[in-house]
Amino acid sequence: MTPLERFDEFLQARGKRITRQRRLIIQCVYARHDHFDAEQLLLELRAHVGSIQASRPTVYRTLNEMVDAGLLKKMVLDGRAVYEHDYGYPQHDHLYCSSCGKLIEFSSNEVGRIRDAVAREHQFRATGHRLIVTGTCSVCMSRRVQSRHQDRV
Amino acid sequence: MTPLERFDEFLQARGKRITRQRRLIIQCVYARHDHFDAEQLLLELRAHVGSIQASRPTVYRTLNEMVDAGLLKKMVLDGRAVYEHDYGYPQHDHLYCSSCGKLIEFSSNEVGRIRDAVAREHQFRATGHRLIVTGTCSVCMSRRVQSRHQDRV
DNA sequence: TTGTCTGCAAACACTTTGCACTTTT
DNA sequence: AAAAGTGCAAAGTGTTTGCAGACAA
Repeated sequence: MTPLERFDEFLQARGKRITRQRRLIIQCVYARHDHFDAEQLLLELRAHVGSIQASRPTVYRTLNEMVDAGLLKKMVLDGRAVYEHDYGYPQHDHLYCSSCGKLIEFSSNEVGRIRDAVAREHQFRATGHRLIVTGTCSVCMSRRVQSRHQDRV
Repeated sequence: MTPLERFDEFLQARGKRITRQRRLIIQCVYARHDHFDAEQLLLELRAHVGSIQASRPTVYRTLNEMVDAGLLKKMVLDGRAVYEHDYGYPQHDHLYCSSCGKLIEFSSNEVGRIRDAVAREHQFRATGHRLIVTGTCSVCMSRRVQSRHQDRV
């Protein structure tokens, strides 16, 4: 089942309608495989040629629906929601560069093991987890070294 | 060094002043060892007998300072900032019950190992991490079973 | 006395919502 | 024709900020 098909099914199942706006949004979301926020998506929609557009509220509404439909995963970074593809995409976690905001994906099955072990220990029914390692990415590290160089000049 | 001493030092070092409000806030924060948000702290401050009070902006400002001073750790849950003691408190992660909002602490040195291994792999300089396992705590689980019981009646 | 701090009210960023109108079914 | 969706503007939330008066050093 493609993401679009899955979304259609999700909508149909709840008596929701397949509108031009929702189609445009899902198409735009799946045009690239990146992390993005509502504002970025809005900009990309506006860059799209074509007669249909989608307003900010519609974008927010549709993003929430896509999360509910299991198509997107949402995480909150620095006070704003960031989305990534979820459906059919393997479980993973993130390195977050607090200097440039870049998100680097990594997967470790150990994390899942720890999660389950800890949950069992606390009679806790785990439904998901989020591991974000913050720090500085290699690009920003070298940039920082360079500017330190320049400071001395 | 007690938290208070450390905060005093932090303030002095930056030419900041030790005001009644800051003293009141730090005292209130260290009265209990719990997770709390700005609004809860504000309520507790108001419950405090005494002539001095602190306004909402002052509470927010002071909480940020305490984070900078390394006394508090901040995390964001459901769109609001939640704080916990950090200074002199061992590294740990959390189980978060999405039903009642309870935070359960756990510590696993494996998480740190994974973090360092992944960081090395990506030439990433890790400064911290946050692992939150979401799900349902044991109390809410049994409550749920009970209400299912009642449904049948 | 000097400069920081406070409290107020207003601004803020992000997200959600009420409502009249449009569109899908 | 009925019901859901859209866009607009307005309202929400949690948090931050400009500024005049209060206070610590």
